[in-house]
Order: sequence, then structure tokens, then C-alpha cells
Amino acid sequence: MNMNNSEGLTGQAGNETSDLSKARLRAWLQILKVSRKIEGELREKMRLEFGSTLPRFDVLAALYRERDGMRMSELSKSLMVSNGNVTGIVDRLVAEGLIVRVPVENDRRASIVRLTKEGEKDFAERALVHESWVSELFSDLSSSDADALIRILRTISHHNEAPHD
Amino acid sequence: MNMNNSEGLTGQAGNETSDLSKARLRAWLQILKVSRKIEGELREKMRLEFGSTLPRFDVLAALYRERDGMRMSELSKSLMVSNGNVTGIVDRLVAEGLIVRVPVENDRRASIVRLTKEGEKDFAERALVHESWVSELFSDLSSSDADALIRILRTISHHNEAPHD
DNA sequence: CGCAGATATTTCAAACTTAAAATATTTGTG
DNA sequence: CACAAATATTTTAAGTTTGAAATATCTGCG
Repeated sequence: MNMNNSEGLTGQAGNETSDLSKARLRAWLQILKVSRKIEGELREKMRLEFGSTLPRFDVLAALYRERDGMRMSELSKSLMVSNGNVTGIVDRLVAEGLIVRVPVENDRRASIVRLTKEGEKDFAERALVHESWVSELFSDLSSSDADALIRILRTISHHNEAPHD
Repeated sequence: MNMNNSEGLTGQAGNETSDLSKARLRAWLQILKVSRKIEGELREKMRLEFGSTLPRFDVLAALYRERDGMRMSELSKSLMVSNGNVTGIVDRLVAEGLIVRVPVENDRRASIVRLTKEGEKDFAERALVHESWVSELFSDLSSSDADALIRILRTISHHNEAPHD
């Protein structure tokens, strides 16, 4: 049986919570706080400046990285949201003319979603402004702190990585 | 006019994006990634273990810290969500018998929300388990990294603090 | 007192989100 | 080939979330 840092050496077990456990909880709450605050700011800017939303921006961003398009399932996996969720966002972006659904050869269950010319142009503009917003919201974050933050968050990410296929 | 790190010294301006700006964007995307992954895990555990949800847990947690209860507006401010949002969550928690709405003396517009005995008992149990989930999900996070993470995130939080009243 | 503006909360419409069920299609196995 | 299982996506119901409008009440000023 596997023993991790939260018990074992200290002999702690059951419901008693260690200092380390509490520090991790504080870290999580702080992540949540920053994440909510920044998302709120970006949501408002996205709405006022572009009349759009963060989920739509996220879909456009994913498709901008994969210019040949992505399947719905790739999209939802990449964004870490449910399939059904992506269906709705994609419907709206199609209605706005920013993306299209293209049938897949030899598999009529699937479809590929990709940016239209207009979607590509719109996203390129929005992405620049978006980056400037983030940089401004993070303007107290030095280069070295940014690197440290990324490193630490990656160790957390990697821990609960989705199991292999 | 104020010049910050993202221009000024390098003479960069307008749409050109600096390395620092890109590092900050990567940091933000990593925060988002971790935040989504952990929230997803906690949401599932909360549902399977307690038949409940994260927003309800958050409300209970806020009320557990303020045993004398909070006004709706204090609650929504503390959770950084809209007033209308809290109304719905509170309605459901009242229906579950975990909290109650109490009228406020001398102000019939307002009401105070507080835990019932059952809500207090239930939350105390859930909080212990919740902390253990977080500690497990963050088990790769050392004590020193937790401290560094909290420090860095606080500098970001403080930057866009809500303006004073 | 009377009432305009401020304050506290709820309601509402639209969007986002999930988990589960439904639909459509493909694949593998006898 | 038949057809069960697997796969890709959409639909659905319930809940969460926002921003704006509506409601109710309070406060202060003339």
C-alpha cells in the first residue's frame, strides 16, 4: 500500500490534518481566487470589446493552433470540457460565421470543425488584445516568478494526468 | 502616463508582444489548466461522495467561517459571484435544510443566511474529507513550493484588488 | 411629511456546464 | 453477412453563472 507525505513519517492518519495538508488547501484556495478574479476581468473585457465570451475565445484559440481543424472530441478533450458543452459553443460560433463544420471522409459519425477566413482574421486580432489584457492583469508578475509559477503548476498538472489510452 | 514592464525599457508598444508578456500568458493558461483539472476532480468527488456540488460547498464554507451568518450581498462578495447566483444556491441549500434565511432587524430588504445545526454538522464532515482530497491532488506540492505558490498568487491577487468603498 | 435616490435582494433571459441518455455510424467477431 | 460492442456526436434535464431589469425598502433632503 502506498504511503504519501500526508501520513507515514508523521504517523498521522485518518481525519487529523497536517500543516502540509493545510498549506496545500490554502494554495488551492488561492489558485481558485486568482482564477476567478482574472476570469471575471477577462470575461467583462471580452464582452465589452468584442461582444463575445471566454468559452468562444477558447474554442477559436484551439482551432487557431490546429489550422486543419479538429474533431468535436479532440476539441472537448483539449479544452477539458464535456462533449455536450462544445456542441453548444460550436453551434453559436457557426451561427456567427467564425467556424464551419466539415464532414469527415469515411466516417459519417464525425465532423471536423475549423476556422473560416473571417474567424481566423477575427481571432488573430482578439488574441493580441487578449494577451495584452493578461499581461496587464499580471503586471506584478516578474519573469522569474512567472517561470516559478509555471514550474510549480506543471508539477500539479502532471500528477493527475489523464490515464493513457 | 504610467509605463509598466511590458513596454518602456524595451521601447515596445502597441501590438508587439514581449517575452515577458508571453510568459505571463503561459502562466495564466497554466493556472486555468490546473484550476479546471482540480475543480473537475473535486466536483466529481463531491457528487459521488456527498450528492452535492462545489458551489454549495463554497457557500457552506463561507457560512461556517461566519457563524453568526452573512447577508446575501456579503456572501456574493466573499465568493466573488453575482447576487443573483447566490440566490439560487441559497434556495437549494434552504430546501436541503442546511441553512436558513433570518430576517434582519430594522431592514426588511435584507436577510441573513446562516447554517442550521445540521448544516454545521454536515459541513464539518465534508470539510475534512475535502481537505484530504485537495492534499491528495496536490501531493506533489512540497511545503516550500506551496509557500512560493501562495506568495506569487497573492501578488497577482493584490494587483487588481476591488477598489475601496 | 413626501419623495427622489440609494440599497438589498430577487427575477429573468441567455449562455455555459455537466452527466446521462439517445442517435447514428463504424468495427470486429463468429 | 449479421450483429454486438465500440465510437462520435447530439440531445436533454438540472444546475450554475452572468448582467440587467424589477421589486421592495430605506435614507436623507427639502
